[in-house]
Amino acid sequence: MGDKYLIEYSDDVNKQQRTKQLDFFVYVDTVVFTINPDRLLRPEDRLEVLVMKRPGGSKGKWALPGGLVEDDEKLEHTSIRKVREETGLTLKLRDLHQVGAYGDPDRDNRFRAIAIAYMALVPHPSELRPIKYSDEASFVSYRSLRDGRLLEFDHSTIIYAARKVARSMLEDTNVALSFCKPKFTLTELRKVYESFLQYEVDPANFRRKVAATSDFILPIDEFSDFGSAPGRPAQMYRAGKAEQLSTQIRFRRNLDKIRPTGTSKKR
Amino acid sequence: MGDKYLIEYSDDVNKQQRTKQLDFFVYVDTVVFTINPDRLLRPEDRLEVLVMKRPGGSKGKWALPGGLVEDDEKLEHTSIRKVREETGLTLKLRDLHQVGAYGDPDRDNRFRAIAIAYMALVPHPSELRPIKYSDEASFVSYRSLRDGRLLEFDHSTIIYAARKVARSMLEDTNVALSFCKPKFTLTELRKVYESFLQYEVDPANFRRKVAATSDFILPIDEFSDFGSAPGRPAQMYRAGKAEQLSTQIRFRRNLDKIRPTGTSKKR
DNA sequence: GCAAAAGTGTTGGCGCTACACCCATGG
DNA sequence: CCATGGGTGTAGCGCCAACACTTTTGC
Repeated sequence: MGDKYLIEYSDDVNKQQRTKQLDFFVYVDTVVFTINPDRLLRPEDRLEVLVMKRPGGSKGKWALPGGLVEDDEKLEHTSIRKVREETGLTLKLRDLHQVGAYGDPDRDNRFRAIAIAYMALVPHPSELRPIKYSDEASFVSYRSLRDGRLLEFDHSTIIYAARKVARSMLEDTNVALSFCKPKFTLTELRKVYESFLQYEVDPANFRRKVAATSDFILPIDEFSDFGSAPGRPAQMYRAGKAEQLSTQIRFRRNLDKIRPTGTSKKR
Repeated sequence: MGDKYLIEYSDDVNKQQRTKQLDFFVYVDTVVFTINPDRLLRPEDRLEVLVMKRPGGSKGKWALPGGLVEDDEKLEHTSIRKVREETGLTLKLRDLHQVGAYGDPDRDNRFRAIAIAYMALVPHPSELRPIKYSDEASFVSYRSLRDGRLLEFDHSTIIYAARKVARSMLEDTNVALSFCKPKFTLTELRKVYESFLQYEVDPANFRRKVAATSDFILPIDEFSDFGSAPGRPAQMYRAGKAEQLSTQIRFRRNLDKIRPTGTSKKR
């Protein structure tokens, strides 16, 4: 039943190339991260990933949005196109970062598939819209996906690698701002770090660290005012121009003080 | 002229896949780093990359070893195979690390080529052998290759990315040991870090840092004794079992003392 | 209504650790 | 001349406490 195609290519290749079978499928899969700002969630549970149900996929399993690269299409463009087609979300090019390539011969039992994984960081879809972008796509918490059986192929591996890439980029680039809306508070920014580190960060130290790099974030003449929010209104900020942080933002934690998961809030 | 091939594949793919042209070539290119231990070299000049002349390549330009992935071949295996074929050097699987994928439509003017880049760290070929592995392949200093015009395709970009990956892995894994022979001195290990950081590191601090992580390196009952080496003989070490370093090995340098290439910033 | 309590953001400070720079010693 | 080890001043940072400004609760 397989369709047949004629493939012709330049003869300016060496012998090995001419005797080569061509049955590679080059995919791009995308891990879209977001931070759920819900105050009731613990920091470890705020990180969410955009996943979908593939039409012909295994029952009950999630998959990352992704698809074949087209001719004359940049890899990043494939990522943006497939995410929009399959989930309705439109990514910005500058929010995309490559995670790596996955090409083991047996990673897809249908044919030889090379997947190039990208990662994107987006603000949480605000309370205005529902969390689901379509019937078949939604944001799901990262922790619940750590059970690899919920995901198709090696997508569990890819998501884990994407989080590692993101966490390491948080330390010395301004990618964290991708998670935030144009105007944001320091607490929102701090929650980004907490979500990837999977533990809480001291607000005072965090404030000093981000202030240490000039032109990273800039205060604006505005304060948070989300009607029902208790507490002192927070200073609002906008992104500065610094893309590379001069001082690495890393939080070592005294291992004795890590609380067992399951205990509720502090204080 | 161009050869023609029949390509047949499973029908278990969706509509978009069936209407897709298949003319992707999946390559693996490998950046093999080594450290030249020559005492006369400055730390910035010790880092070297294994490059070769392609048979049909542009005149006078170097290229990274690499080639097409074969059916049922893991990407890492392609890397090892092509490096051995083209340069005679046999890499170990555990020394390979993925750098990333490069797939812009115009990166190869002959056809659509997806390159997956790997990086490997090897001890410097000792004085026993010549530096050249074959007439067409040799180690060339990283700094001289920074002039992108000496390299084909986007290989200059790939090498730069590979160095960044290596430097970041040096900070918290034991990859630096890949550069060393089974028995090595602390100075040899320090030169590895200096080569990637591109500046000198205080020997005393370096010693304390590597000693801080247990089971990273282990002293053996032997001392360096290279007749012509001046100074006190150095304690020799062998690799320990630790793969992940407990303390990050990073050397901040007083910004005032950085050589005159750059921007001095605030504070 | 009003006062107290509780929740959140912001600022200051103490104490400890890491470490960059320097120096002494020994092969 | 180079490897090894010690010492010291200092900057960074983890932790805690106090304060500022708001909503919520109790009577």
